[in-house]
Amino acid sequence: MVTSRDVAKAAGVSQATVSRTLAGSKSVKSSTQLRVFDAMARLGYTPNASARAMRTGLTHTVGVVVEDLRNPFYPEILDALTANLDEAGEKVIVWNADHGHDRAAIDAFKQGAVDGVVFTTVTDASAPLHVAISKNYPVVLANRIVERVVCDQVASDNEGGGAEVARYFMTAGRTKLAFIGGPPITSTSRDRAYGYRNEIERLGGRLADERSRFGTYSHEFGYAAMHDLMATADPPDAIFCSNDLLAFGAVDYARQNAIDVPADVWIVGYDDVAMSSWPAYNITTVRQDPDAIARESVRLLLARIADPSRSPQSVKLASQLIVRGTSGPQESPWGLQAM
Amino acid sequence: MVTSRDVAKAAGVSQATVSRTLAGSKSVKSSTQLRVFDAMARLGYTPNASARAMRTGLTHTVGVVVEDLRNPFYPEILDALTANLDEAGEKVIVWNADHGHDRAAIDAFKQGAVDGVVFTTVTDASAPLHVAISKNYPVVLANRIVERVVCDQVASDNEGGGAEVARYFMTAGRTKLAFIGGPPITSTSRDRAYGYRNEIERLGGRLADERSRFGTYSHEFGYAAMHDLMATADPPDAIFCSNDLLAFGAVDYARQNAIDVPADVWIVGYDDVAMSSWPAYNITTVRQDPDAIARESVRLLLARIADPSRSPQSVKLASQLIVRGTSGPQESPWGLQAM
DNA sequence: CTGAAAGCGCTTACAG
DNA sequence: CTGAAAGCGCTTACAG
Repeated sequence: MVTSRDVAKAAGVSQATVSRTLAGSKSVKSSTQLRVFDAMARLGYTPNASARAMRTGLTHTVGVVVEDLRNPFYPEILDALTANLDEAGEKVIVWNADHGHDRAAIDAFKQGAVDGVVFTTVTDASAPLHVAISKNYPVVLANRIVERVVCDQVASDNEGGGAEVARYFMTAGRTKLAFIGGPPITSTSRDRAYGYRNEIERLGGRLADERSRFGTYSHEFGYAAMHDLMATADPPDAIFCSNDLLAFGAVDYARQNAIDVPADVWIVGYDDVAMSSWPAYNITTVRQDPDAIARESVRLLLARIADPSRSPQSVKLASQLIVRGTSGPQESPWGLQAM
Repeated sequence: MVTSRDVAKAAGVSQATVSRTLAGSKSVKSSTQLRVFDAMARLGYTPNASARAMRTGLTHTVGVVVEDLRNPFYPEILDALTANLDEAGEKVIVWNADHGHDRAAIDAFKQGAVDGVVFTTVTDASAPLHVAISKNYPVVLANRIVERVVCDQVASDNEGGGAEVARYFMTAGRTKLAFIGGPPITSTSRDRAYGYRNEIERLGGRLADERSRFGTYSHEFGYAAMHDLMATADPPDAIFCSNDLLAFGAVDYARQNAIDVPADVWIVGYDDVAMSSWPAYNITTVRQDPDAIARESVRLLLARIADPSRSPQSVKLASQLIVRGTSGPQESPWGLQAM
């Protein structure tokens, strides 16, 4: 390993001068700087991260907690977060909460292994989140939020997105509206449901309780919930699924059971993951912008690391209805459904 | 921050004794141990990672380089790697090579920020890989490999998988065989193509050059290549796509152009990502086991970190043909294709 | 069995 | 403008 001491020897200066040169201190004579930089380049010197962290108290490492990478929205969020953090010169430690490593983020704070953490999948029940807040560790909630917790939070305008879907359905004269959601404990499911139901009622419609289902964010649950909804005496004519994965499951159920989408029933998802636009699904959905969520989250987190006492902000990002083949007056995108 | 010095004071021992107790040294009297553990628990002590790393030279952090998280196989690999590394008590730093942060892994080694790195997407042209090898940094190649490089490598038996697809086609009497691959620079595309072509020829068949296309690992390229192949005077009757993403694109092209799969043409993918089994695609594919790849990679990497001079190993993992709706004598899974 | 001390590689007041 | 020195929080020989 090449140390600043090696560089100092090669440049004929003290170790302190190497350190100062690296820090860009202008108290170093430029001819000295030159000799130091030259020696650094010759020896291939890079400052040791642990030594730096120990002295400065900053690791320039940020933790990211994700979950359920099989849901294609999470890779998109993770990708956007790593891109933004890389750009900011932060290393990124990733934990997958699926594996029950719930405490990992807190341990990392206590070890001094991270300067801050981005949580993408918290719920009210997240113990590590509450510990982090109580200890004043720098954290930001991205994607899923928790109303009553006081910290920086960034999410799409999920209520607004739900309301937009409601207006879309109601304006088109759809009346038998349904909802398929993920876990009710997640802010995404809850807020999308809330915005949807509220706007329906505001416009004089109704979302019947028996047409509203919460479960898990999975293809399986979308499929099963679609089965349940369509098996009733009076099936819905429009269904809002609180993410694309659920919508894929619902569409797959319809396709396998001679239910014509959108002639018989409209299906709308949320997220606009890449495959939503592929011909096989081509679903109408509400687009979120993972890069915007990531950018704002990173901005807030780095600001908090720099100044832990600043007052927390909540950022809500607009989302946008993308109309495709599973809704609207056009013909079925899959042609005859004569199975 | 709680330090070992604080614990020492609280327990009435020296800082060295706290350190020894933590290390499980049996030279510490058990009554002393008890007092120390008690003090640690009371104060909520966790050893500082940077200080430890500086002393021991080990960070217990491993880097993982991924790419193209929009290809659903990579989240599966990443998920499996983080699960295995978490379990081994290693923190995981993730870099996404898409963002051009090619040198990040090398920088992290030089900074002493990681003990080793898992590369999942290398090619012969990967400069950081060659630098790492030449400096004897602990690395392992997972998924994609590079024949002539001397280091630990773990991949599916891609040649074997390709050969199995060839046997499947030939045995069923398919004769006009085609191939759609990703970048020829990737070992996955190359080895699958090689095994496929070789086995075809061994069985007396032929893979015409004009029926073999290499491009990118994307839905778009699968779609476009399918168009090209089917637009020829004598279109193929069976196509092997070197990953599922390509197969999805090929299937989508077929579906939109009144080409009946599998009546007109068989399509087989590779990976068996989750959505391959969803009704919308239901594709025949060769299953890889991301968890096995991850487990072996982590095992080899940790062994190398522990003993950098051990001789490198190559592990090849069996893969398995999974027959679904896009091949074989059954009816089209999508019913009438009267578009 | 335990303590005092050295040292890992930095940053940064303190002198000069 | 630059050097000598302290100290970040550990681990581990060295004494006793």
